[in-house]
Amino acid sequence: MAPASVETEIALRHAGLRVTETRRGVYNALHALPHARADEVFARVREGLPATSMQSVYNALGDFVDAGLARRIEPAGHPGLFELRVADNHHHLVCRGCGRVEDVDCVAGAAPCLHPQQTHGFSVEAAEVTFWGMCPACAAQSE
Amino acid sequence: MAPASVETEIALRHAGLRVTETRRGVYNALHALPHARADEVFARVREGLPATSMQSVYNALGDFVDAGLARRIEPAGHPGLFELRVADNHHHLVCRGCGRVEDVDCVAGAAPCLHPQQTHGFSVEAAEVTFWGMCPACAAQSE
DNA sequence: GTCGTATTTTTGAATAGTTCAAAACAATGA
DNA sequence: TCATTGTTTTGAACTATTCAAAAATACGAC
Repeated sequence: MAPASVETEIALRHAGLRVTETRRGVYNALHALPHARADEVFARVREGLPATSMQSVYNALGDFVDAGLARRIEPAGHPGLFELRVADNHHHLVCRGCGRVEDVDCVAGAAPCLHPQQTHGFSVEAAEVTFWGMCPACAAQSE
Repeated sequence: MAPASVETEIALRHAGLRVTETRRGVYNALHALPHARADEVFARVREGLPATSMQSVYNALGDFVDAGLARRIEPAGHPGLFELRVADNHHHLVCRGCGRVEDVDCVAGAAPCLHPQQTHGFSVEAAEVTFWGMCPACAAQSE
């Protein structure tokens, strides 16, 4: 269900962002579409706010990411996807056929959940895991 | 050291590819630059073959990937990188500062080396792990 | 409530990285 | 050496995203 208007407002303010119609719309779109591309968010926002520009959606999404309200993921070969689930360290399962993305819980919970065999002198902050496979629909189709 | 001309030729033929100057050049460039962008490969190839076009480099890189001779990786926020190390399942460590990429051995060796907590009905083929951190040079600079 | 300021949105253009398509050219097997 | 098929060149197109300036708006102070 869509978050109550008040909740959206609180979330935005808490992140230090001004509350605008565009941002409300983008936040609610992300709530409804948990791994959405910018253009999908745009389409969704326009249902309620037909005057909104693509640029504003990019602005809002960028602001959300900067404020820690949203996360941007970018599976190889796909445009960026945005998600509101930022509180925990989780991973993603991506379909090679259609690009469908699902969340996968992390066993460890906190980053970095895995540690590299070699560090090459780097300080390692996070381990991003992307599982690649075939979703049921694409598997059925490729028989 | 650069592979002997014969070795490059054998590798190409073995992958089912015709041997051309461009492909030799691209193969040798990848050998010298283990995680190179297309434009870096292009620059390197042009040192020896000044008439080569960017498009040919993209063609060759794409052909290599299709033939299983090379792999394309795409760390979020960076253009695609190409590597010849395809025989084993290994991972990558990427610097958030400069984008420098290093290989990290996989403990398991074979894909998928990790198994997701939830599969959502997907058949999982591989687990791609990207470690994010700061390389020594960037860490020193941000003090 | 009104006002002023800083922020946001709009508009329109620009960019990077990559792919498409057709014609000229070259590698390989016969 | 020739014919065929695959490769390279040329030039354009495309997608996802970012930049920049002007108009509009949210919010704190009064």
